[in-house]
Amino acid sequence: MPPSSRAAPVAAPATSTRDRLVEAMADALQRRGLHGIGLNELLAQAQAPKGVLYHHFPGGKTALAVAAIEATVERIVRPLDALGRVGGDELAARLQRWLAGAARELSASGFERGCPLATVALESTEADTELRAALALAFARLRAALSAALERQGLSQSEAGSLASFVVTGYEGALLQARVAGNTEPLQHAARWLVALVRQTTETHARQRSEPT
Amino acid sequence: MPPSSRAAPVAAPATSTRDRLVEAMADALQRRGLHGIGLNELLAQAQAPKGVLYHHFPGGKTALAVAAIEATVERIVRPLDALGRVGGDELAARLQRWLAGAARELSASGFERGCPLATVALESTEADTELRAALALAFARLRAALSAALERQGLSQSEAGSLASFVVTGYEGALLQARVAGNTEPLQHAARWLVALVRQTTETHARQRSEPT
Amino acid sequence: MPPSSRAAPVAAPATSTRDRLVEAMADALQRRGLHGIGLNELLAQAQAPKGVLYHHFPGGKTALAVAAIEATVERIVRPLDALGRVGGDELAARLQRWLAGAARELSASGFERGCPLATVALESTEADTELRAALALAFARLRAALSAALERQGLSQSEAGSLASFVVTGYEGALLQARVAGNTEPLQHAARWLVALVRQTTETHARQRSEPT
Amino acid sequence: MPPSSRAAPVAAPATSTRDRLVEAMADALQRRGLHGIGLNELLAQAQAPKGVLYHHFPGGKTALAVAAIEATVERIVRPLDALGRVGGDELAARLQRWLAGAARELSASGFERGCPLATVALESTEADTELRAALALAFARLRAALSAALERQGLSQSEAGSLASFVVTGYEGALLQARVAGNTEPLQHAARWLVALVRQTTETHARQRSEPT
DNA sequence: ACAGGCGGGACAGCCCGTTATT
DNA sequence: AATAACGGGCTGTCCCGCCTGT
Repeated sequence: MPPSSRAAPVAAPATSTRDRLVEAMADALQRRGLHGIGLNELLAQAQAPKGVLYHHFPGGKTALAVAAIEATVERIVRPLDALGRVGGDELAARLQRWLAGAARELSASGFERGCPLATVALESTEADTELRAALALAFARLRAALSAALERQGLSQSEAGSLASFVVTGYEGALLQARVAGNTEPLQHAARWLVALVRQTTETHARQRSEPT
Repeated sequence: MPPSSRAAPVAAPATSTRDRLVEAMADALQRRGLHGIGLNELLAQAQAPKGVLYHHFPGGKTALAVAAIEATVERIVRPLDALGRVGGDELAARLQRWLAGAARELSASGFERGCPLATVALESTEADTELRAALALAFARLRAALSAALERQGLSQSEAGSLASFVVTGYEGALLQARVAGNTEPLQHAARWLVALVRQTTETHARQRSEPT
Repeated sequence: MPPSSRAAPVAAPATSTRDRLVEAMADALQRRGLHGIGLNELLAQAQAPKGVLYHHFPGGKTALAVAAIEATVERIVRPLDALGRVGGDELAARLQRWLAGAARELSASGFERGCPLATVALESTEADTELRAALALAFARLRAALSAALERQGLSQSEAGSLASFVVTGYEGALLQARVAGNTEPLQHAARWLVALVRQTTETHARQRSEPT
Repeated sequence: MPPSSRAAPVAAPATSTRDRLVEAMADALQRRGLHGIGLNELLAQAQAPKGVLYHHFPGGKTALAVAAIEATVERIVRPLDALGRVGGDELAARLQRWLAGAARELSASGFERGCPLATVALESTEADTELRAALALAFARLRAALSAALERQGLSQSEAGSLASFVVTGYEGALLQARVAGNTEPLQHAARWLVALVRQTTETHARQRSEPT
């Protein structure tokens, strides 16, 4: 919500203090979860003093985590929004590329940076209302993007929703396993079966439409 | 180390202090993860004093978590080991029942008790060697049980391993989403697609065997 | 780091929180040594909360001890620096007064407050790098002050250094014995022999200078 | 007091559990002081279970420390008792050898094992009655041995007592400085001046006796 | 908007000593 | 007569949030 703050007219590529905080929190959530990091450490990493956090985020640590979640989900969903723009077999291929990208990112970080949503999701309790709300929204956003792409392939709304939910399931579950295994095999397996499932399901629907008998 | 102290023929102290500690840790891992737990709270729940923890688990919190992981994975894998005992279509049906059971348990806890493996997996870092090792073993155990069942249906070792990995992926990913969503829909979707996948894959192989020509 | 905050011209908070902590630690080191002190007790004495300690001394207990050592050595060395300001026989007399002063202080505290350097020196191990470094510096500071005074009396650098080292030895050893004995006799004995030694050594050199033939 | 327990009739050079405990405590006192070691660590080093300590030493940690002090002082004083057995100049030479021996021991341990008496002396408070008593006795024992040797050289009782006290002072003070410095120089300096003092004092008295005029 | 001292509660770990079992 | 388990108090450390002064 706090706008671009100092729009930095021309030069000054340096990110704002607020952005650095959000970025640091997002990174920490990926690596160790919300309870695994201390604010002091986080502030040191962002090179920001104590006071500035409570200036930008009166809600404290939780509010910063919510901001980080919101920022991260956009980054994840971007390649998904592009999924449905093309037709036919292409969707499955793009899904494969999406998962391969996730595998590449995880591998590049030494299998340390997983999905920040998943970590917070498992740490949070009923009491963390804001967090839960932000997470529910985030996952819904992911499912919606996938569902829209699938609907454009001809699937019914309920069918697309169900498959979209399962693709998100595969994404999160495979990232989790890959992290522990220390290799990308779980992601490769997941990609293989998910792609087959998507291809097969969309083809069935396409056939049903073209051969109504 | 604690010998068969619970042999206690008739009336006994129910569970040993050690077991109560492991159980409390397992429960806490499901709800909030390793970093979200205070030992004091945990000890209070297990009705055990501070000193006894470091007697049974000189490695401290981490060692207790490892014990909890090992205990839990056995509980999860038990219904899986029974999966392959029967033939034909039954495997898919039993898989469905397994996931339905997970859904029931999650729902019964008010969507608070997820999979303890997943939470620790996402919180742990490269530095937590013992934890990572225990987790890797635990997931391998899950995959092995599923893989064995699939191989008994005629799948090749590599095919069975790949599908087993994906089933674990679906289990973990769906539990995670269901927890955030506060309903069992993600688990139902996952069950639907996974069961279809297993049925179809095993049937294909069965056909290939019966129609070799 | 804490600036000249105690400039406070007229009425002020007497001493800064930081200074109170250092003072409390110095006192505790004299009485019971580093390991015999609880931070809680120390903080209560300094009327400071827990968190403020790690703000001023991120290195924790050890860093506070180092600060206390540095502050104390200055207090000890001050009367020594004045030793060499006068000539002739006076040095030995001033040395006597220095040791008498130490005896008076020890006695006034009921033979509880010895030399903080000595206690930490004996408790510290190879691993306590910062402590050892601070102690080495502190003792070197003591020896340097004494050595300078002796050199001004005509002793060669090596002769002065050797005698200075022995005077420090006598100071620490006598304080230690007096503490256990519960009386100042060891200090009196030490003063007697040390003074004789210094007087005799400086006189020899003076004679050598005046009767070169 | 508990006698040699298992007298181990012929062979079995293995020390008794009690002796191993005392030895471990003495070693620990030299290195880190009474508060610097934990009983668990100490018991592990002595390969003894918890209960055996309170069997042999109902007084617990303190009682064990007292036993260690008593055992150690005998070891220190042994070469001193032999000091006075010879006449003339030899006493000073033997004193020199005693201090050189201390330097060798300290150096051999990497400047970690100092005098256990000194460390406990500085850690103890008024409240530690048993410890203080044992220490006072130990230091008195040291002074007595030295004083006896000096008296045999012709010094009066008070003169011998004063010089003996100062020799102990030099011994303790120099060990302390050498430990911090990480070299034996303080001990060498102390030996030099102490030997000169002893030689000169005994010679004076010898002259006084032979030239009564 | 920044800076940093303050506040005190909670954390994991370890302490020393005792009590039941073999 | 040895040992494992118990017991809970206390340690040093670090936590997150606040609240003054620039």
